[in-house]
Amino acid sequence: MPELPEVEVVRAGLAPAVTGARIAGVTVHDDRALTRHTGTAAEFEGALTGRLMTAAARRGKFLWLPLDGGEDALIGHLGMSGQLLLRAAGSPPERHERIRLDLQHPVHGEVAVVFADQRTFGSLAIDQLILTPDTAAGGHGDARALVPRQVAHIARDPLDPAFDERRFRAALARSRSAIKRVLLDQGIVSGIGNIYADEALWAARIHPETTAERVAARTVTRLLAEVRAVLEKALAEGGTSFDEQYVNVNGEAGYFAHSLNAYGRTGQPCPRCGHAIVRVSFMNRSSHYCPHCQRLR
DNA sequence: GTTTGTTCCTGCTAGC
DNA sequence: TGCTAGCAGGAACAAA
Repeated sequence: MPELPEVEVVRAGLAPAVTGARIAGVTVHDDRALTRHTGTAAEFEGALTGRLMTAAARRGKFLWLPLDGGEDALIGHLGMSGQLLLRAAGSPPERHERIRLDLQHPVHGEVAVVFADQRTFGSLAIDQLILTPDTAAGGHGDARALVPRQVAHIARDPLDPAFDERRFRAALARSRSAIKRVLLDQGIVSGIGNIYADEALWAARIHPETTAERVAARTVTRLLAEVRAVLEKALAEGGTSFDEQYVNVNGEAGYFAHSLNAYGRTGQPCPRCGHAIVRVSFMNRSSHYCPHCQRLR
């Protein structure tokens, strides 16, 4: 499940291969990979062919590759199972391959970027770049104050130097939703998914169903610190891989799954107090927490 | 305006 | 062995 660390690993892997590369050809195998694109697959292929990519940028879980001219970008979201893989030119089709870009790079020569996606929740699109309201860089990987229109409503992530902590605190203070739901709301803070929400709440000793407005200011400080710590540690370990659903651009898995304290550890002892981690249904998904050290007050 | 629930999708696994 | 139900979950949208 690609969250911020996994998407950042992919962005960093793509950057050297796509920056300065020209798109020699585009093949759309499955239209469902274009759900965020306005236009047909043929129009998508035609609009990209011949264009030069100038960077690889990311905000939260959204990626984008700005195109020459500075007015638009190829944007991507990996959804649950999307992969962006770097392959040799002419390599055989990947399992669940949806879109292939054939690139001509001035240093690396001919390479292919393959978008593969088992569950088809991910997609690519061409989107217009617009100015950021705060004039800071639109995302990590491109210093310009530009962001794709479809990404403009996404809040900055907690590792972004321009992350607006006051806005985050204000959103919590006026929300009667569960704190976990707020952490998963990409319009309030981006990059956090189910895994890292559970891990950060465990580390901060906060019950996932605690009403956001009832979380004390000093506890929010602790939570933000734990969110950043868990994201940075996962990033350092190459992200979290449970199966083949998340890999970097070379198809390699990350190691953070070995460092999880709560997520996916139902029935196993809490590393802090030894009580069994429980799993409850939450928002059509699962929450994992320690009922002893994450109490609902 | 805010909050909560539904939908999209495929592959794996447990249970019968 | 084969079938079915349940599960995984990001984000947009619908409904309350």
